[in-house]
Amino acid sequence: MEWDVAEKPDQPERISEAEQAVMEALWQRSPLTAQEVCEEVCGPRGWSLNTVKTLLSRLVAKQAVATEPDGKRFLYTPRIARSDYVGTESRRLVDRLFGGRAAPLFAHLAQAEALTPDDIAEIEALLKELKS
Amino acid sequence: MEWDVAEKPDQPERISEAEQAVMEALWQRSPLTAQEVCEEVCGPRGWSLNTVKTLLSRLVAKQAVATEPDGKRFLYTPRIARSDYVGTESRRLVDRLFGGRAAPLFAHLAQAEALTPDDIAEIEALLKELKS
DNA sequence: CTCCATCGTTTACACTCGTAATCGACTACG
DNA sequence: CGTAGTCGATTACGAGTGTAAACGATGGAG
Repeated sequence: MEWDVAEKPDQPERISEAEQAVMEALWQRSPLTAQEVCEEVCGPRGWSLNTVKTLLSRLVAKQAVATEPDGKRFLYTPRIARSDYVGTESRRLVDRLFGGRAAPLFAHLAQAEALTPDDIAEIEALLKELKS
Repeated sequence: MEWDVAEKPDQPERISEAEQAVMEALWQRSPLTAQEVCEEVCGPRGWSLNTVKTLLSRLVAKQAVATEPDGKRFLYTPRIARSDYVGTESRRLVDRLFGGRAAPLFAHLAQAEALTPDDIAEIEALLKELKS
């Protein structure tokens, strides 16, 4: 009997910080083998190849990356766009810390002097464009 | 013998999301008893008083809140300012996702239409002030 | 055909987080 | 004086994370 399997609405599972490092490698260039990912990230983070493999598996489980067999090994490709990831992460922060309003975040960054003159110029340009 | 205890440079321990909810209550008004904190947060989050007490203990351990005995019970007060917390959290995000530059974050928010006209006006005002 | 390097998979293990139940001390009520 | 409520402290426990070793298949070098 085929009973209704209530497919979970597939809300995108959270990607952890270590996992993100792996995603960054794949966002930069893909598909990659586990080896290649390791060449990108093992050095900076001091990881072993095994660690990368674990992270890749978890990302596959989370449906964040896709695998494609290539002979003996696998090629890994991101299934979610970096911009999407960045989007939900920034939104989370803005919600959590600034009641969902972006302006206070901006105000905070400004006050904390986290804005370089370049940033300011860039933002001004963006604003001009937004208003047009 | 008194040997050198290498006091760890007391890098501020991370505050988790649940813990933040408790901090928010204390930032709004303090000092508070565990009871009072619970009155603020247990409803919205569906927590038990015990949960709040656990979170408070952890925050005390993390040196994020201070305790002051008040007869039988304790009064809890934040030891870190909300603006500091907000600061490090936003910085983390900007570092993690935008290479430390604030402008790309702004660009992203703009593109994602996460900016209301009000936000834009507010930011313009801020910019004007920054330039003066 | 054998053996080693290499894959992906499975298992491991300590630590944090979310969410509490339980415990021992104390106090206020009867 | 006993006892029920209340406090903070201790313990619990499953899920997720960071980090990896161990395992089993397999393909290529002799």
